Amino acid sequence: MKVREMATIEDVARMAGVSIATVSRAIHHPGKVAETTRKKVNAAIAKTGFTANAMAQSLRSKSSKMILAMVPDISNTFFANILLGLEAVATRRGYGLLIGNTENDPQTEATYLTYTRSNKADGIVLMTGHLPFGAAEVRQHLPPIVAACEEICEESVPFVGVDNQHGARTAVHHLVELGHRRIAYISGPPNNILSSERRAGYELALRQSGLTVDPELTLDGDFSIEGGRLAVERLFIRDALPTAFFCANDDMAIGVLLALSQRGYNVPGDFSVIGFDDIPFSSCTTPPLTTIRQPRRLIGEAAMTKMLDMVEGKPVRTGAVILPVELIIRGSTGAPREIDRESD
Amino acid sequence: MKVREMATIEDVARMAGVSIATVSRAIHHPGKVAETTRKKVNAAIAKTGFTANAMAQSLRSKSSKMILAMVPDISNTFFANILLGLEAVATRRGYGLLIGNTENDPQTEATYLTYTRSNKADGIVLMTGHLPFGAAEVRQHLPPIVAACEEICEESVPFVGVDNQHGARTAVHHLVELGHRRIAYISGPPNNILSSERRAGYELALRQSGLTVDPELTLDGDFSIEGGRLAVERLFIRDALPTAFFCANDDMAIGVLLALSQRGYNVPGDFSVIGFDDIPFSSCTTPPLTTIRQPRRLIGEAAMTKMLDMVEGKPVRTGAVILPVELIIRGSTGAPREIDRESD
DNA sequence: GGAAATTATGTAAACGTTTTCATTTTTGAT
DNA sequence: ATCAAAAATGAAAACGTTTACATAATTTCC
Repeated sequence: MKVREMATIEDVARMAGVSIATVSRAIHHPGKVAETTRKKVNAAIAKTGFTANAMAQSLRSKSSKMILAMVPDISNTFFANILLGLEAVATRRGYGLLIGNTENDPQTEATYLTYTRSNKADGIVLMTGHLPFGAAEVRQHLPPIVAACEEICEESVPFVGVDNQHGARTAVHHLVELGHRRIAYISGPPNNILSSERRAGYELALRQSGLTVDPELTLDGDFSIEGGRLAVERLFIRDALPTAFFCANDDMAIGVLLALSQRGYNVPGDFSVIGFDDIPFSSCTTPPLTTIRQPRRLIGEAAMTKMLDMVEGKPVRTGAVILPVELIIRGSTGAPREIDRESD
Repeated sequence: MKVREMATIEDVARMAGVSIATVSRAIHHPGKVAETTRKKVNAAIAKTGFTANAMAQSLRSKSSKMILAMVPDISNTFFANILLGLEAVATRRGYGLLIGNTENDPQTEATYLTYTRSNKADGIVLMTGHLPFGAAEVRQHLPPIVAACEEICEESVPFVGVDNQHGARTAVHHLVELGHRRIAYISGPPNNILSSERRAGYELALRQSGLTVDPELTLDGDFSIEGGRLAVERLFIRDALPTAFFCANDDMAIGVLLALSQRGYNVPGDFSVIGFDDIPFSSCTTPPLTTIRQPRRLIGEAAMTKMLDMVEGKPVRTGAVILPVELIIRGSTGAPREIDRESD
């Protein structure tokens, strides 16, 4: 695969019989160059197949036109959909998207952080819930940063996401309205911001409905299917069972569904289950999952819009952009059985 | 967010009292620089917080240390897992991964193709099944390319994937061994290479088992859940039903499962269903999906290994790398009912 | 102790752009 | 026709590296 040398701006200039400055101008400021020369230049560009060397451009202009998205796990469909939104507006505005999969590994985070220091990226969209490892040491050199989905509490980083507490309240109110009185909360990792915000919403909704918060009914998970499954197992060795489960995300709700069905229970006959996120698959479970939908694509779009505004020096409203959630009622929630299960 | 100017190699050189050439050498060829100066340089690097400007490096060295992965849809978990494999070895070998989501849009493909022409990437891993739009025009400038998952037929592009025909045969033989005689094939898009390879395997397996290929039982889908669902609907307006479904991927198998359950059928009691890929979610359906597992992560790793070997000019075995598939038996396949459904 | 070989360092060119500034050409007004 | 202003172009510097080559310092060997 022998590759002929790429044409440079100089080749174009020579062929068009002008200086390289004129070629550059013909490309970037066509208004500043005479009609006739512009045509000559364009012809030369076409003939040589010239494509500008992006490295030289970035070096000179000190902007790579790239944005780094740091995400804990690309294979998680929730994040994947956000990425789609990020990519859409980046592309539309002439930027490229660099995806950094961190797996929450500090070393990896630190590596990706250097992408901005080395000018590979102009800014970072964080979906990890925390500043990348190593950010503290270089605070004075921090690039433009926007947090999506998971707010970064310690810092004043612009945020785009949803009102998690409100979403959780909506979910729990839905269950209460169906008649549930004993509702379990399957949490994400205990130190996670989403876990606690959704928990706050859960507890608030219970109190607003005149119900008491039973700490026995809150179980820590880890946002994974397996975590949901295990939570059910742990719950079932106790005597006081709930009639409904509010899960901090859909993956765990799916795990709950699986565990329940494995134990021979019917959903929503015996238990109701509600999730959070509305990942694509949640409509394919048996029964289809009732959940709180996050406008993932919009979150991505809004986050990237804010990012690029920052990068391009436009005035950007500091503070959070909160997008609305939506209750999606499917088949996994229903009225509880009449009989009081606690009396068994 | 005022940002202090980044330190350059010159700052380091000045602080260490050496020339910039020595600094560069101390970094890249530490053996070529005296112990004592190396220490001075390292101290200066630490003090200034120097990080080399990657754009300048790439410009000078004509290598961006970036690989572009072109994929039709990041939010597809199948591809996401491949990306994980690609990223793992790229990172390990000091490269970054650029992800280009094409949605099979020619315009987008062409845009991403310029990434290599403009030196933003050193090579392309293609998961789209075809050369990017615009590749024909610049054939003489084509970068190193590796195809993963979907072979590119017209061209002699190195390929990493599985033996799709063999996988399909394995799936169909499994159904035949369970006693099925009328097996439907739910295909992907008709012009897709995976569709046809798997179809070939399906037909071969039937013939090997002494069964005839009934064209009525092959239905075109589109690799989506909805596509699987629709295929079932189309099939059910005919009279001659199958007892089992071999689906060209898991998504369609999930659609089939859904459609069947919606019509009140039991799987595997009334019908058996088998998929292809073993996406993470396929163990969460009701019943859990029997399928052909592709070693996704390995495919990604092998593809990136081949890619980097090419980029770095190492000798690379041309031709395909074929990784083994595995039959994963779960709950969606079983023996057909004794009664012959055709006699209804 | 001195020449030869080796090792360490510095100088400067090159990578391919963009942009400032100076210069030339064109336009328009008189 | 002349001149001023405006428009178009070119020359050259700058962006921050890496590296070939030249030179200086050190070691080795007799």
